[in-house]
Amino acid sequence: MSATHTDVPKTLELIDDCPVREVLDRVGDKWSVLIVVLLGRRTHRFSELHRAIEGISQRMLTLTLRALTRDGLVTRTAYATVPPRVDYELTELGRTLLVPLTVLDEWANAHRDHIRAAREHHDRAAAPR
Amino acid sequence: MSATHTDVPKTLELIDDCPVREVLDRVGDKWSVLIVVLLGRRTHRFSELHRAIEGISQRMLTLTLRALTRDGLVTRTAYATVPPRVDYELTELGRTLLVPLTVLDEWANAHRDHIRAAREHHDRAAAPR
DNA sequence: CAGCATCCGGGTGGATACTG
DNA sequence: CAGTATCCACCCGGATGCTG
Repeated sequence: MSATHTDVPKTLELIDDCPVREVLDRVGDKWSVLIVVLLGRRTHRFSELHRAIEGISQRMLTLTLRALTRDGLVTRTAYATVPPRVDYELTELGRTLLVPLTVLDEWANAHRDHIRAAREHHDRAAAPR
Repeated sequence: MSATHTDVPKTLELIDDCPVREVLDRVGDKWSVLIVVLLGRRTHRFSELHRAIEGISQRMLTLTLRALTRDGLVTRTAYATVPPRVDYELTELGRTLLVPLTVLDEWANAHRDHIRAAREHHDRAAAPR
């Protein structure tokens, strides 16, 4: 393993408006990460995302895309064709976000079993009924 | 900057139980990150966390600590003294989580202005009333 | 001190129906 | 196709009061 008690990164600086929490407020919701990662692969149109994500309502897809666009992470391009077509694409800023997300993903993959085990152990110890 | 459209990390693997979202479900809530980072500095007791965090109710502190403990990220040590004293400490697993959190924090610090600007620009363009 | 129990309001997100 | 508009259920989290 890597991080020990002593080589812990930096201090993170929080308490009184914490930047990490700020990101999580934007991306910690139910769908943002999924969308960002999908758009990280390639441009998608609305219906593609809707089908790809499975489980998302078009309401939530709309709202999430709007929020991401608002924050400059995604661009929305509408073509005045018929039927209409709207493409969503990561901005440069949005693509930089893929880096921390990837790190988080790697952590998750590396430790998901560990967490599951801890949880089951804990639950079994607490509520054996 | 670094990440371009082509050197995008790995594929992240999602759709159908996505590990990233799994982490965010555990740590994307309002207080977990704050607590983890504080405990990353040193062991804290309940009341210390309560004071340090400012704004958290003891209900939420309790619930969040319990969830973190359940997932094996934090250990809880109670001393049968009077008055009672309970120490919370990051586990080894919990400390490894500091790494992705730090990366996320650095991203946040590097781009918070950018995001703020994008948002204001967007809002000004949409609702100038 | 370190909680637990209870009540309760607001926001998140799902389902459904309708439109340019 | 790509949304918008409504209604509504749930649950997260705050406030308060009580205990070992």
